[in-house]
Amino acid sequence: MSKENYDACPPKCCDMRGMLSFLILWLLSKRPMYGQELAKEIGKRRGTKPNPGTIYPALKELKKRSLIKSKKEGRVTNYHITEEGRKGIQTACEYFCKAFGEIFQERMEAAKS
Amino acid sequence: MSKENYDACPPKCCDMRGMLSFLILWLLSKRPMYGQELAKEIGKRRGTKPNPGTIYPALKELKKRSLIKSKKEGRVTNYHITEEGRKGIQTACEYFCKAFGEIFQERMEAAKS
DNA sequence: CGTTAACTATTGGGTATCCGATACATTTAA
DNA sequence: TTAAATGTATCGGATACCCAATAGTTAACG
Repeated sequence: MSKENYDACPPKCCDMRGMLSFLILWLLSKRPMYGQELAKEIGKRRGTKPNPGTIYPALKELKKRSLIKSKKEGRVTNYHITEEGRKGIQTACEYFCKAFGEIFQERMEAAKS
Repeated sequence: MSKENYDACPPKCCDMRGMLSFLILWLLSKRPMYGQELAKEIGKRRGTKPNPGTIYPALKELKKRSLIKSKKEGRVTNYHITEEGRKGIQTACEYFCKAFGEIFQERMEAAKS
């Protein structure tokens, strides 16, 4: 899986933020990460990095719901997905592709012609 | 383009609502639709249909920003995307695929193996 | 003709996400 | 040693989206 920087720039016509918990769980399903690392990874994809005021409360909530757990490791606090979180994100990714897949397919088909 | 019903069921682990304006513009870029038709189309994809209290204020806002226009046609009010809206959604779709494309790619690659 | 169904639109209260600011802690650099 | 950088976390106010309820209109149905 490529680690390249996406350099996306959010469009002006509509707010495309949101689904933060989904993105957090998805990223953590790949590997554990600390808060700012997560923010940076989200920023790579979305073009804007969530502020501390956004990311930490979201992490706190996911932790409260036992979808992730945290562990101080050196100078950082790494967040790990739980088994419950892993099951949840599996379902969520399936849903995501069902709900939005057509948009993506449309662009791929346009790219082929 | 298929018109099949997706029957998606929203996951419990994270809130995946949002980006309503984006979805509205995208659907309207295909063809004009009236309010409840839009709600139904969104419901087909997301498994839950936005309520009138959600869809109409969003349409009102998009209209206010000149991204769509409305026209009473028979018993319904059809919404049409403007040229400005069409340009906007083009950009937004590009952004969407950059920001979230990896999730689709991941699932497609998993489906191939 | 009366009833039902479908559509339009608003309102009030709620929620996830968001920004910006702030404060603190620890490591790194000067 | 001090300053800068990096990370953690909270708080207050804002925004897009959300639900449920309500009310009105009009076409379709019985």
